[in-house]
Amino acid sequence: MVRTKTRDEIIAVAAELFSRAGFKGTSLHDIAAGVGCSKATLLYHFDSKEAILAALIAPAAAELAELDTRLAVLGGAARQEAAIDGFVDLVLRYSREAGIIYYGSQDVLCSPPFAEVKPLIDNLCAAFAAGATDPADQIAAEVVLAGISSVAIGKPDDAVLRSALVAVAKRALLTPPMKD
Amino acid sequence: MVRTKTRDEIIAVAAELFSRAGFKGTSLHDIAAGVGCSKATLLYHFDSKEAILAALIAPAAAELAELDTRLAVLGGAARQEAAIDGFVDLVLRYSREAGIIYYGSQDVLCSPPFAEVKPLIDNLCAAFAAGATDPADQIAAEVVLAGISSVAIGKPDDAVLRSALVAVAKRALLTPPMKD
DNA sequence: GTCTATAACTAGATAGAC
DNA sequence: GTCTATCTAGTTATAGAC
Repeated sequence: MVRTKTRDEIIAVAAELFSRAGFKGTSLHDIAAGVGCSKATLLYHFDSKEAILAALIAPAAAELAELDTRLAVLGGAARQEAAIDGFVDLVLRYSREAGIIYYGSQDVLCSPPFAEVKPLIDNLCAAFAAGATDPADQIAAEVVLAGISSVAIGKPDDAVLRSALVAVAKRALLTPPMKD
Repeated sequence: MVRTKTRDEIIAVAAELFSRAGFKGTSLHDIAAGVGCSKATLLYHFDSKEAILAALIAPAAAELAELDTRLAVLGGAARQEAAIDGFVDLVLRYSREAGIIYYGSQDVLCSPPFAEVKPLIDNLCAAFAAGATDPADQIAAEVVLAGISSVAIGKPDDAVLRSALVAVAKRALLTPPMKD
């Protein structure tokens, strides 16, 4: 993976456009115009439009895999808390990439490197549910995971947002103490 | 608005395809193949591809507007509860349409009839927040609204899912009783 | 490493026969 | 009301000059 100024700028512009208009809704012409180069230059640096997508997703996917590894050695409540904190942190630092992954339609998401992301999200959802057997608790985990992703998308990292996301996750997921 | 068998079938097939591959990711050819007719037939029944989208979204948008009207005369906790119940009901009965609206990229969502949907969603979010002034509570409302939409999308209406969505919304939004 | 020009293809939409 | 054939414009990707 060679690093050049133009290559990095292509990734930056593509990330911005993909997150606003979607992968299918963004053409090579749009990206080239944003960078200030020709379409041919894009395809000199990347094999294809999909290769641009793969390259810009890669760092976020790698960190998600890291989080997955960290969670694997934990269990129960500690795993749940680490999953919440870790995911909120990740989605705020990669809010554009999260949007691209999250809003990507099925056919785009079935292509690499998304294929490897899917099981990591499933693991994360299981960690959010903290081994609950009640279907309602598993659905709650899905709601929180999806809701956090959706709200964080496109927003800059921010302390208030970060703590609010963690707070609502814990309020929604921590089993309520019987009655009140 | 004339009702014909072919017209309705076009809407049904388009709804299915748009929800799986997105508006941009679905071609007239795809829809025609699904219906078993030609592209020209699609454009005999509808002025354009976008007109198909508008027609299939219309019933869901109309019901959302109805919900908005019902909520307008309520206040406080009653409004919040009615918003949660009403939205969960709506999104489960129109789970495909919800996906199309929810996952639609910006440029698609800026076109009619989506322009009128956006403020209704904002009102709904305010009802979820129940007039809370704390930014964290408003963010919680966004998370719950987005999470419910996302989880319901594409799923059949189901009593377990319905009650679980309502339950997680109430757990996440009802302000916790001081400490525990 | 970047460009212009263009190939090869697909899109949405139209014309006109039946 | 549905079709085949076609138009125009836009798409990804390649060729070859600089």
